[in-house]
Amino acid sequence: MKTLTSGEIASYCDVNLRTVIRWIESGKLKGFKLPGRGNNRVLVEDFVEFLERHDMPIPDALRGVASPSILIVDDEMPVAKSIQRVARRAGFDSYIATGGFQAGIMLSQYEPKVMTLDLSMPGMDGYSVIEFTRDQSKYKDLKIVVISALDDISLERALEIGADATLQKPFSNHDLTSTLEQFMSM
Amino acid sequence: MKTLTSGEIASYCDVNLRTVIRWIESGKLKGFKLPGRGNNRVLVEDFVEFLERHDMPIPDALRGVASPSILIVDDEMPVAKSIQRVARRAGFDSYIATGGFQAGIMLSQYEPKVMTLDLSMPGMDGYSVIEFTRDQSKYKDLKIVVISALDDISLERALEIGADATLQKPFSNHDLTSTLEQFMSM
DNA sequence: ACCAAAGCTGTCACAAATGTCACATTTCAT
DNA sequence: ATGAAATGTGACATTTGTGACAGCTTTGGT
Repeated sequence: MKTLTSGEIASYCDVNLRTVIRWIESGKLKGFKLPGRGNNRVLVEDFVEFLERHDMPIPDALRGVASPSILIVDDEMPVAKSIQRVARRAGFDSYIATGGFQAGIMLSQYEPKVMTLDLSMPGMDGYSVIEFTRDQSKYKDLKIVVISALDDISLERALEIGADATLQKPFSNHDLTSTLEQFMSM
Repeated sequence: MKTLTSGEIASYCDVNLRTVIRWIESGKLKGFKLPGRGNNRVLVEDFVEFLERHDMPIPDALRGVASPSILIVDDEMPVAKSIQRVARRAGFDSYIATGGFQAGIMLSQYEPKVMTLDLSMPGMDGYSVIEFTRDQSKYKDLKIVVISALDDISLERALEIGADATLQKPFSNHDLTSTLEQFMSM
């Protein structure tokens, strides 16, 4: 629920404050007014949408959270730790969830940029996790990297229902690193 | 009768605390003062009404507080539905999660007041769900109602690690209703 | 090409709202 | 109880909204 003032938007767009106010007044840019004298506030997401709609450049500061992170979902802690090591070496912050419930809460709480997912966790259906996540527009930008010991067919299916990449166990550190780097820089 | 402090409102509105106090002083936002030095408190419903009156966005977290809901966690949809029926008849909104991952996301997203939890879901350890939730101060006010076909010892253990009530399957609608009413009114 | 109207943006000054800071006091969690 | 975190307050610094006006580009007609 971060918001921007008209002045901040003015400096982002390198435009006069007066102009920003006119954009808001005319409905081109969605915003709302504070009770006082009607000072304007604009939700960051509305502003980003506005920029995209007009093919305007989007400042890095607004792109995502300060330090985009990775959520590692794997029931085997040693495996999770090893993934985390690779991630850290590539310069990324990460969190580990060893169960579905934890994963859900952490996903919602930390809003990571990438989630690595073990398909074959006991009692937890990785496919339904992918499907459920893809159904929620809130996570449309989340990249899902499936890491699994299952066969190619299973990995193929994961891709079909919404995963963004797959890695077969055992994975090479190099492959994991390049996959993470690719998605984290998007 | 949940209330908010001036600081909480300030962060919700992304505005300075000083400003919130001025809103309250000027009567734009209805509130009351504590006996001590006059620290301000605002009823959630008054705040929501204030936000609506000024066409300001309403944070998701407050919707849950404004109209408290129940999260039903059970992998068997028929059972979940029957719990939902009882809840609705008692006048409560509810959501159903059939897996741990969904449960985590929904808990974080809807911030329900009560969560009913099936202990014996395949592959999902109900105990660890309770423990993990209790570890997070964010959910300290969440009431956990364990509903399970397991024996008394298991239910006892659930209480020990943080559940607020237990119901043995099959449960009577009357017991469930009174349990829900008790927690939802707190 | 030329001109004028229309539309958008920038400038200015002032009043009003909001933010900042330091510090005493109160709440809150343990 | 006790220390940490949040809150209220006053004075003061900044930012913001507004209206009027000017400059610039686009548009359309001749």
